[in-house]
Amino acid sequence: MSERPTSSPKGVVTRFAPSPTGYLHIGGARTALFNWLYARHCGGTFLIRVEDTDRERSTEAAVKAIFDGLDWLGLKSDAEPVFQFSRADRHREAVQQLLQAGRAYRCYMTVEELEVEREKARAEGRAIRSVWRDREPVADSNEPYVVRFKGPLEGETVVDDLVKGPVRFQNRELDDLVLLRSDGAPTYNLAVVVDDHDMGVTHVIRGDDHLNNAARQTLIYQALGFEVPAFAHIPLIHGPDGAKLSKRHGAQAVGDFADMGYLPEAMRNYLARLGWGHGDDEVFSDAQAIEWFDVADVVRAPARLDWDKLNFINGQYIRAADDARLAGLVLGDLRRQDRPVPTDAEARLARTIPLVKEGAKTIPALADLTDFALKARPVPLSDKTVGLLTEETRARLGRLRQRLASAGDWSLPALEAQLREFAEAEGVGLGKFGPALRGVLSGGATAPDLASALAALGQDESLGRLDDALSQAA
RNA sequence: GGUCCCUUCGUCUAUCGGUUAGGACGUCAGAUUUUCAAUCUGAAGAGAGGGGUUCGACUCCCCUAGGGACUGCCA
Repeated sequence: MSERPTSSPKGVVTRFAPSPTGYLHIGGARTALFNWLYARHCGGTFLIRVEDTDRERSTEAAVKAIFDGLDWLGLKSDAEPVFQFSRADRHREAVQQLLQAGRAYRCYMTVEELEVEREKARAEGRAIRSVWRDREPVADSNEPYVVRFKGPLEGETVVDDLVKGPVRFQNRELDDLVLLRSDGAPTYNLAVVVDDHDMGVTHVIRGDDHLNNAARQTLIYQALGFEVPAFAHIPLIHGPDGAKLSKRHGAQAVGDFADMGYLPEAMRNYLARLGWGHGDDEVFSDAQAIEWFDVADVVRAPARLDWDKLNFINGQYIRAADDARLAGLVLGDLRRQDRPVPTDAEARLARTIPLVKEGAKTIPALADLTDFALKARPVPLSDKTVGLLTEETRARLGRLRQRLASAGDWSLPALEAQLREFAEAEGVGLGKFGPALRGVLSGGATAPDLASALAALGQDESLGRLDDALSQAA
């Protein structure tokens, strides 16, 4: 019997709450994934809320980028996404409630006064306090003010975090958060609390950077008479060098990973393993991840992005992927790179991909492996190949061409047999004509083993390429 | 400065007081070989440091060091 308390309660509601100020960052994607996995694991609900209360920085483009990223990753919300800004009236209503209960106050400090107090508080190593906290509000002043939360000065607040364990904060260290800006707009710290409550969120799974906020938010929940949800603060993802992930690490937006040829299911698997593990399991299905995942098992320390491992995982998923789907992805990649695409590319890819996909870790790499098969005749020969085409070898390839021309069975095993028998008949090893044949068939591009290359090209194309090469002046 | 978090092979992780500290990626060596891969076999490689608690600590506690987050009328 397990000692560990199970944390898979029924009726779980999680949410991913990005602020639309940029693309969907890989760390955010993992946060979304963990929320999604946990909801699925518990048979609960996964929601999305766009935190767009900052009108200055929120953009339509970012909203789209985030939804595109989530769609690509396959993380669908179980309900219509909520846009936080649209709920501003409800947020203001909550502030009124707090004001009436004496749990919030109007602060008339100017930006300059605040700056002075901030300096002073920092120098004294204490939390910032507004002089208006205990003053009577100015009755009919036209001076601008913000509404601040009136937090307790004594006692402690414990955030019982599912990942970090109980984290204690002295209330006197917690400053009085601004709830309403001077223009009447609600702030994030107020809006999250109200929205998470109204949306019935039971588990707040978010980045580490919010752990400090969790204490202040807990106080707001209590002041509003709301039940405090369970918190799980997961560590951030760092770059390979341990520093915060940034542009110089190659990629940080999920769209970048899509463009670089990673498969969404591979990305889910890799991201799940970053900061979470289930014994020795490395490559697993979504169903298994859902069955095994528990936020309580998330690792406490930040993880670094490891391209080698991502590539390995992606390679595993590429070999498991449907060939037609891969063909489509390769085609898309070739077009994106403006590489020539023959009209019958689909047919060629269909023959080639199953023979070469085990060697590819990304879609562009797969495109490189299929490149030889997409070349147009006459395929230009490399200097190296021309050098290999001695009188003797040309004659030998001519005899091979004869043999292949009469082959009725162009299947891989048949071709393997043909090559073997031909070498025997010639009384030489493959090394005597293999490299030249390879050069003729591939035009210098990387290609799989010779039998596979022939199979991928098909009989007509193979014979054609041989003819092209043999008819060239020596 | 203050508050809070973190610390097992290069990297991701397993271990929930008793293990030769396991696995994966990567690395190295060998095998295979008609190119590049892939594949197979093997090897090297870790508990930040110091104190406790305990018969026994990677595991619990404390200190130090090193990372990180927050300290906004951003989220």
